[in-house]
Amino acid sequence: MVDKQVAFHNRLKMLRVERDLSRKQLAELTDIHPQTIGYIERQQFNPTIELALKLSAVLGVGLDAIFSAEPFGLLDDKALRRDLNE
Amino acid sequence: MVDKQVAFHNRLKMLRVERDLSRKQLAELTDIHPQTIGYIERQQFNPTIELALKLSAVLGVGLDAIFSAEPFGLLDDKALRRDLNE
DNA sequence: TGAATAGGTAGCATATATGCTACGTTTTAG
DNA sequence: CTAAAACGTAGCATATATGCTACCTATTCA
Repeated sequence: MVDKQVAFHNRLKMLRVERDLSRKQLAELTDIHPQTIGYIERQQFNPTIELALKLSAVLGVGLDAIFSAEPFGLLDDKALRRDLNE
Repeated sequence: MVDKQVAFHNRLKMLRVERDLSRKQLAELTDIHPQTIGYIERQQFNPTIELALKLSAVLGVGLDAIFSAEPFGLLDDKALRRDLNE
């Protein structure tokens, strides 16, 4: 489990920090071990769908907003102003 | 791995059949073992994100269209006529 | 009839996901 | 400066994901 890098990308850290949660807090909310969350954030871990769904539920975003085969780009003006366009 | 049931749902079988693919064909396209696909379809398997992303890429739908914590409802008129509303 | 295709089930082997404990470093708060 | 919190890293144990082989049943098709 040591120094591997997985072949896909995730935005877990950004989403967690945006919600002002520590790993420990997110761990408690999701019932996932905090070290496991750390591994995922460092892209050293290939979690299962079940674990991903727990994160998705607690963070309130879809799986595709957290995990992607392609690197996530930076949030642009359009994404950040989405609430204005409805 | 035998007679367990996972705690979430997937629409893999429906999506595969809709695309007229056998398990063997989908297995070749995704580089996933056909028996592994069978286990997933029977909800006896908790695949990893990496495997899910392969399925997502080949099927051309997002992760959330394949996997969900809640049961998928039947496709309704609105879903099936989505292409008419754009 | 019989061959081919699709699917279900099982057993085994190996890799890895996940939890856990411990300890180090860095950052924050008093 | 010091204590606490957050984060990084490592090692170990157990469960399970995944590939693989084999066999069985059902269906299709020549």
